[in-house]
Amino acid sequence: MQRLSLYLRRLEHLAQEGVSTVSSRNLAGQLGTTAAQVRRDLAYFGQFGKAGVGYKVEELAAQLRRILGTDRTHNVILVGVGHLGRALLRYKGFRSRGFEFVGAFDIARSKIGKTFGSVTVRNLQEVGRLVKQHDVRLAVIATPAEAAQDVADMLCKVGISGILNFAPTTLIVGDGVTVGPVDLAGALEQLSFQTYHAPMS
Amino acid sequence: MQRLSLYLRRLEHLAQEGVSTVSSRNLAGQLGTTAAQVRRDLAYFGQFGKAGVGYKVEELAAQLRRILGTDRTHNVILVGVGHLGRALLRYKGFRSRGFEFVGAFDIARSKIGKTFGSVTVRNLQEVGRLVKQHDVRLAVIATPAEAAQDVADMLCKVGISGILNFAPTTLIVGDGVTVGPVDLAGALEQLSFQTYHAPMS
DNA sequence: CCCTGTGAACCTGTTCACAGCG
DNA sequence: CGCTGTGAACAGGTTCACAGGG
Repeated sequence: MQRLSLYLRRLEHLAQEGVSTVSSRNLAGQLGTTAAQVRRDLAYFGQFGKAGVGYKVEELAAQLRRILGTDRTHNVILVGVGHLGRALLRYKGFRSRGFEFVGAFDIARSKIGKTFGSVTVRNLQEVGRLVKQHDVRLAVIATPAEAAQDVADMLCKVGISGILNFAPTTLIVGDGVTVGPVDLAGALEQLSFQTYHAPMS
Repeated sequence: MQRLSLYLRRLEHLAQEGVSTVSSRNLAGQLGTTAAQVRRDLAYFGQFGKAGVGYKVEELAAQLRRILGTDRTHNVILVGVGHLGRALLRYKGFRSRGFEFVGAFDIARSKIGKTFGSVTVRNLQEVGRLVKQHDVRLAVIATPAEAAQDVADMLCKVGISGILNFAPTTLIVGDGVTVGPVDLAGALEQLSFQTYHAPMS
């Protein structure tokens, strides 16, 4: 469920402010959702709240981390070190959520050997070795559209099981591999669309 | 509908390859969807296909552009010129889809006056004037989480009607303003989650 | 025959409303 | 009382299956 991430994010924020308990209504208000929605989502995975009180912030956060798999670190690699790829390598939001880049790859000679964030760019051919070495399950593709499918095929071959795809193309992969498409231009198009076809309230 | 963007993207690809006609089954195959889904989505907006033949690629693309509002250029501003903001300013995928950055804003003195992509960074206080001047409806927020809500409030005040939010926080805005959340860390969490709770087939 | 557009069945996810616990 | 967890009603979106056109 994609909303669990939002709940966790908000809970961590609340924890940092020293809030120890929160109700579904309260949490929903901060997230622009409804109380029933929050309760239903959480109840699906277990009974975390206390009636009459609400949810213990720290405890619920721990549960959500466990469910999302964020209770431990995940090694991630990135392919395609253009402007976007470099920004992603330096983005601090990943590490604070338990994701660590352990490798970056490109095919351009001029980029190989350079370091961005905390990783050095390697030739794409070395990806198999590094994936085995660090037990990498997740990869980020930030190549041009033309290269993305070939890269995805290679990543599948070396045993990656999840791909976050920033390239503006639809990746076709086999069973057992999940693709998370991130369509930047598409997201703006959605806005443009909703902005014109949604008005009035 | 968020899938229209995908259809359009694929149609433009096909057009470039000189393909003039495509069936729902064919298009679905290239996008990992089903033929019925494609037909239903398209039929919602009108009758674009010819039975026994399929859809004229160029014609359908033009219709989708009209529906999505991509048949003309949209001016966009960006707030928060960090690594991610700079990458977005230089990302070519926006312009090719009809979105043009006409302004970039930050509060850091050190960044103001610098140029990235084709725009020069201005002080955030000038945003109102520039929005009026260029009739800007859409904005991108790429600030740290702490600043994002204040920036959103300011953008609402100057009349922006759509915000693409890359900051890891949920923005609360008034009616008449649409927020498109882009949760980068959340997207990786989804993958992590699905990768563990989905396998077998 | 192949393909679209669409009623109808189906399914998934959301909202409502309330029983029951603290 | 306030708040959770959950059946039950509901809504939205997806899939099926087919009539009809080219």
